[in-house]
Amino acid sequence: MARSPCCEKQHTNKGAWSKEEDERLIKYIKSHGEGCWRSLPKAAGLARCGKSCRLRWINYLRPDLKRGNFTREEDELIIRLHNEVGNKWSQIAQQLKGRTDNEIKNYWNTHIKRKLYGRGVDPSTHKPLKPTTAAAGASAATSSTTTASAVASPTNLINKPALIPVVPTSSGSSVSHKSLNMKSVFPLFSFNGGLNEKLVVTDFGCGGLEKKLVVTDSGCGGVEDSFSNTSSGVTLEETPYPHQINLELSLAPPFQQPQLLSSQGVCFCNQALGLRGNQPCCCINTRAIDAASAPAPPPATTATGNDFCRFFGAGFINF
DNA sequence: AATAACCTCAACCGCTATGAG
DNA sequence: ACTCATAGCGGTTGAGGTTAT
Repeated sequence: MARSPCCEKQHTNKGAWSKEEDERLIKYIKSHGEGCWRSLPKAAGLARCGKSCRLRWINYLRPDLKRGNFTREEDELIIRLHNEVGNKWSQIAQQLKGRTDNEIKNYWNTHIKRKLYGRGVDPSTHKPLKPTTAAAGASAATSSTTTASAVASPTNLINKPALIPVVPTSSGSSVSHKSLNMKSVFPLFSFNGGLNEKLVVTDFGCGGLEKKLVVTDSGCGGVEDSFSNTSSGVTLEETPYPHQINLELSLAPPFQQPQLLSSQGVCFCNQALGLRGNQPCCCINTRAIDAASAPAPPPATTATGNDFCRFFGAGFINF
């Protein structure tokens, strides 16, 4: 005897659920409870397959579902559990009250993977990414310019350094700007706030101070940055940053007088890039800056992780 | 303003596990 | 021991929203 289909495929709706369908399903389950998904659609007066009803209830309509963004604690728990059990989303979901396996799976694929790449960790193995050669990083400075959108994929960033051009928009002025989306510019970074904030990258046009920002990823998980001179100006090379740029934190502190971090630059932040408490962070200057106060181009020597802070703090990027 | 490109996540599909008969 | 219905899981898709050009 041939097996009958799990549900009546004919005369069933597919796709997004309507408000009315949701209400019918909620009303039915509230009065009859969960279970027997096969017979539920007919009993509830829904033109849906039982499987679809179950999924809708479990992933969306259940009253005990937690809504809103994942917390930092949840992030870390998911990463730890994934390290232990792998893609067993239902097992992971059992440890996170109010979260569904589907939700965690989606969140993993869209956010946490990126976060782990940013830490220099392979999300599937939870081991450090294989380092690429220094030569690859060096070639970044001379490779052709690409658009910011080209760096959206962590894989792209690792395999192919991307250049983010600063396009002058104010002709005749010594200062030019370009708005960039944070995530487009720094796809490997995790942003705890201000995801939709625009960055204004400023080219002061004062002797090749800043022509483009080079973001490379050598996959070694280090914190070392370096500035280097190119024929077109100064570039900032960034090896994979284990840091998160925490806008919520970075915008909070009162900015102090410019602080000399080294002979190479100036920082307006009251705290250097690195750890704030136990959390890696980067201070981002919210002050406007005029061309006159822009620092001189740094020499082409290896600098510290604070360069990144200086890069922001020096006013290249303002909100 | 129009269009393309990109991102997110709800929903689907196909498979496996489980348990009743 | 076997068959079959059902529940549940994980991978994938695509609609709709957002951002970039």
